[in-house]
Amino acid sequence: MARQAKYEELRMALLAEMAGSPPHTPLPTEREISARHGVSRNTVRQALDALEAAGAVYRVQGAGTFVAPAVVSKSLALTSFSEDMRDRDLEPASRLLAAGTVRAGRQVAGLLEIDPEAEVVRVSRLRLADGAPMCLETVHLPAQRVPGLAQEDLSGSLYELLSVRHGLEIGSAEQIVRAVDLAETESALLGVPVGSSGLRVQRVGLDRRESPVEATTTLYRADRYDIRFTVRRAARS
Amino acid sequence: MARQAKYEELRMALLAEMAGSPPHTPLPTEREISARHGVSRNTVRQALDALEAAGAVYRVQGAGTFVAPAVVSKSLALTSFSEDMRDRDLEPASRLLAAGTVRAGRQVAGLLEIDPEAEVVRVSRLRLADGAPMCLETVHLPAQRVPGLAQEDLSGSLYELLSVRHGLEIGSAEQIVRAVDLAETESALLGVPVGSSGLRVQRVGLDRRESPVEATTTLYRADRYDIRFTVRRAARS
DNA sequence: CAGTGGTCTAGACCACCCA
DNA sequence: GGGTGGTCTAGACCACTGT
Repeated sequence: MARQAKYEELRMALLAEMAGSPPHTPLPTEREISARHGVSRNTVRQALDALEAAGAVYRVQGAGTFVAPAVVSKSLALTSFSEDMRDRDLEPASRLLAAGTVRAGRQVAGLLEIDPEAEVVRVSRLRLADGAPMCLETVHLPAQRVPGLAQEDLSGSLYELLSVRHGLEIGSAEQIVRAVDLAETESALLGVPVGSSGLRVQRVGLDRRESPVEATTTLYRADRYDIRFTVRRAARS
Repeated sequence: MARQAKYEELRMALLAEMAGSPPHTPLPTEREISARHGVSRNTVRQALDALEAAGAVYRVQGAGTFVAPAVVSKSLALTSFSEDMRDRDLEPASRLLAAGTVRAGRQVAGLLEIDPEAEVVRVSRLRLADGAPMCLETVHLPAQRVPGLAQEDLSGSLYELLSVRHGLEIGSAEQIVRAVDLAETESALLGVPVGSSGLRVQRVGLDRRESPVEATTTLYRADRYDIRFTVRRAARS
C-alpha cells in the first residue's frame, strides 16, 4: 500500500477545518499553514492546488485563499456508473442484456486502435437507478486483454472487475456527448415514450499510457439525467 | 503587461520541440531539461504539469514523460461561442433577436444570487456557424453591473465586451447539460424539423471571486453540435 | 507599504519501472 | 540496481491587493 503523501494528509486536514465555514471565509495564509503543520510552503501549495482544482477553495493573488461557495456542479471526473449514481443519492443496479465475443468491425476497431478482424468482448447492460431504467450501456473491450470476461459476473462495477481480475487500469477517458432521438427499441428498454430524446455519451477509456482499452456508448434518459461540470479559462497559448 | 513566467516559456519551447514527434516518443528526463534550459527541476515540473493538464504529454512514474497521442477531444475549457466555432473550423456569426432590461424573476435571481425584483439585462441571439443556425442563446446579467449594455453592439463577443467595457472577467463557469425536445418556435429558428432533439447548456459564469455574474441558456442543434472532453480519475478522497 | 499568493532555486530522499 | 518521476525542504524575490 502506498504511504499517504504529506500534502494529501494536509489537504484532508484543511478540508475538515473548513467544514462549516461560510463561503468566502479566508483560510490561514500559506505561511501560517506551513508553520502550524510543520511542512514547507511548497507542500502547503500542493495541498491548496488540489483543493482549488476540486473547487473547494479559490485564490486571489495578493488577497488570500478563500472557501469557495457550494457548487451546483461538481468538477468533472472519471467515474463509474455506480459512483455517479451514488453521488446523486440514487441506488445503482444493473440488468445484463447481452455478453459475448464478436469481431470488432471498422468503427470499434478504429476507436480501440486494433485490427477490424480482431475479437472484442461486447457487454450490453440496462442500468437502473432506484429501480428505474437510467441508461443503456454497451461496452467493447479487446478480447485479448480480458480473457474470460464474458463468463464472469457482470452485474457490478466493470471497472473494478477490469482492475482486479485483468490488471487494466483506466486512468482517463475521452468523451463525446450528443443529443439524439431514441429509436423504438431503445425507448422501450428505457421506459420512455417513443420519440423522446436522449443523451448519448461515447467514451474511449485509456490506460495510463494513453492507449485505448475500452470503447463504450451510453444512452441516457433525458428526463432523469444531466451532466454537470465546471470549466475554467484556459492558460494563454 | 505581466512578464512571462519561466515555466510558460519552457512550456512553449517544449511544445515546439515535440511538434512532429510521433505519439509515445519519450521527452528528455526532467533533470536533463532542467540542465539544458538552465532552470530548476521544480520549474520543469511546472511546465510539464501544464502540458499534462492540456493532454499534450503523459507521465509514467519510473519510466518517463511521453508525447501523448493526438486526442479526439480537447480538454474542456471555458470558451466563447466564437472561439468554440473557430476551433471547429467554422465561421461564427450572430443575429440579435432581442435585448432589453427586465426584472430578474425567481429563477434567474437564484442563479445570479440577486433580488428577484432587481433588474437584469437580457440578450437573446441566434448564433450561426458558416451561415447556418447553430444555437439559440439567452444571456442574463445584473443590470447594475453592466450599465448601458443593451444599447451597445451585441453582434460580436459578449465576453470581450464585458471585459473591455465593464471590467467583468469571467474566470470559470458551472454548466449543466441536458438533452431536450425542442419547442416549435425553437426548431423554427434553428431550422430543424419539429420534434427534433437539442442539447441545452445552462451556464452560470463566475468572476475570479466565484461570484455569479452571468446566467446563460444555450440550445444547440443536435445534428450539428457535440461536446467533447477528457476526464481523469480523481484523487483518492 | 505591509502582507498575500505566484514563481523560482538547489538541494534531498522515496516509489516505481525496467533491463 | 540504475534511472525515472513523485514528494519535500528552506530558503528567496516578484506581482498584486488593499488600506
